[in-house]
Amino acid sequence: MKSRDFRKSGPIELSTDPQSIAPQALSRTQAQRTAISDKAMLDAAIDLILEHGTDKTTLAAIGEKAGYSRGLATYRFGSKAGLFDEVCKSISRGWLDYLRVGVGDKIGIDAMCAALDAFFRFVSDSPREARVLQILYCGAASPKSEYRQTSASIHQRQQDDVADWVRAGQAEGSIRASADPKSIAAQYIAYISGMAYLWLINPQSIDFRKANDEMKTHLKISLSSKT
Amino acid sequence: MKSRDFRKSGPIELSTDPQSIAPQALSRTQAQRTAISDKAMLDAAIDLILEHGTDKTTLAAIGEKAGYSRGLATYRFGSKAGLFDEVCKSISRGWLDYLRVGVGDKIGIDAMCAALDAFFRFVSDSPREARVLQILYCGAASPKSEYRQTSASIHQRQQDDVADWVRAGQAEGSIRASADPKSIAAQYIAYISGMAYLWLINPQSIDFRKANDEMKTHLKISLSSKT
DNA sequence: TACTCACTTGCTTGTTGACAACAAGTTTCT
DNA sequence: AGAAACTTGTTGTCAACAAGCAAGTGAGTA
Repeated sequence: MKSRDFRKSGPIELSTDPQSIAPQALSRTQAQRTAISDKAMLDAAIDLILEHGTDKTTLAAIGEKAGYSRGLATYRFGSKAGLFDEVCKSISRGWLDYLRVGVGDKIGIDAMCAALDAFFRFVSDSPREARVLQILYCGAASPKSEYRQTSASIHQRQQDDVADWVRAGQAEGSIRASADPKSIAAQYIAYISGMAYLWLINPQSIDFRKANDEMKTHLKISLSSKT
Repeated sequence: MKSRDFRKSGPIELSTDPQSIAPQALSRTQAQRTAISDKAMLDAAIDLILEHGTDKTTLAAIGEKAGYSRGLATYRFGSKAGLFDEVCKSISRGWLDYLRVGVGDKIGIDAMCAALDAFFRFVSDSPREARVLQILYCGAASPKSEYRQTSASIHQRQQDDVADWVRAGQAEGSIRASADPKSIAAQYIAYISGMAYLWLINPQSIDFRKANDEMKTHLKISLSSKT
């Protein structure tokens, strides 16, 4: 049979249920089988991307490292780009959870500081996932990349969220009215993207906690309505 | 004969002399021939990277677009990575000129603002080169990438320069003593890298001039020794 | 100065192995 | 039996390398 689904339809739920993972007994349902092989292949992909980068990671290697045949990854995800897209979505979900928990319903400078803390926590707790996500974002730089639109949307949305926090802070009176929300948001997201990149290519050179503390001080000083 | 040199030895001078470029008469010296073909291939590489990205740009296409055979690019640069490394060096030289001219011997906040202006000018004047440079930096995200070390060095050096500006500003008394030079530098370089990335993947979303103006305000407020 | 012959360097063509993508099976569930 | 998960066979593309051809160079000779 030809290949199937290719995950074209909406956000799949990367089943993280404790059951249905361990490959113990035979006779699983079709849904279980795909969930298990999906997870195994995404995990294998993360390992291989960390070790060899996206270019030198082959679909065959992913399938085989996951314990299947060389052809399964292509069959399941349609293409290398399709697979990486799923990896990206899967990791992004984890990061967004951190963000939601950390920021809650805060606004203004508080929200921006909380998001920085959440980012630091995510990178500390899940450095592997954070690295892979950054590698994939960098892959979006290629003109013909299929993620380009994905990455652009994600970063645009992040900027929009930050701009909302700024506007809310201005409405509340905690952020100076002269600040331009869109520029502040661009600057803030650029900072986070840039830090992630610098950390990726040279982890030793970045003291995240210190830089984040300094950034929070900066935000408070330069955005505060109190001169 | 086997392939040659591979540019292993030091910084080559990408002859930009007005003469020796135009392919007019026959009978050129060996040095002239290589200078011409080198330049033609680097230009072709920039075009193809912009159009197709690094992955889908082939060495054969570069050689042929430059008006030579499919094999010349490999012969001259040794590998795809070697070629891209040369493209990176070539564009970096142009950017560093902008930086030198813009910053001069300024220090402290003045230097940081001047560098932002230089960056904006470079991106405005040479958007193609700026885009390619950013694409190549993103390529350095791959674990096995040969540029990784190159990119890390470049960014580390940029951070060191900025840290020096900050320290000089502190010595001069124009920057508050409580600022940590290394963290400020990391933050500043992260901002520039991040902006370049966001601009690359979605040029419409970034108003560079506005964001840079906001950033300069930000720097002045948060670093000034005058509370 | 002019000629030539050995040598060097620029460039091209032939080949190989790796890989993504697709097609056509085979096995496992329902 | 039929569908869905998974495997194996095949093709075209490309990086990398190897081997050759052609254009340029320079010392020796007259």
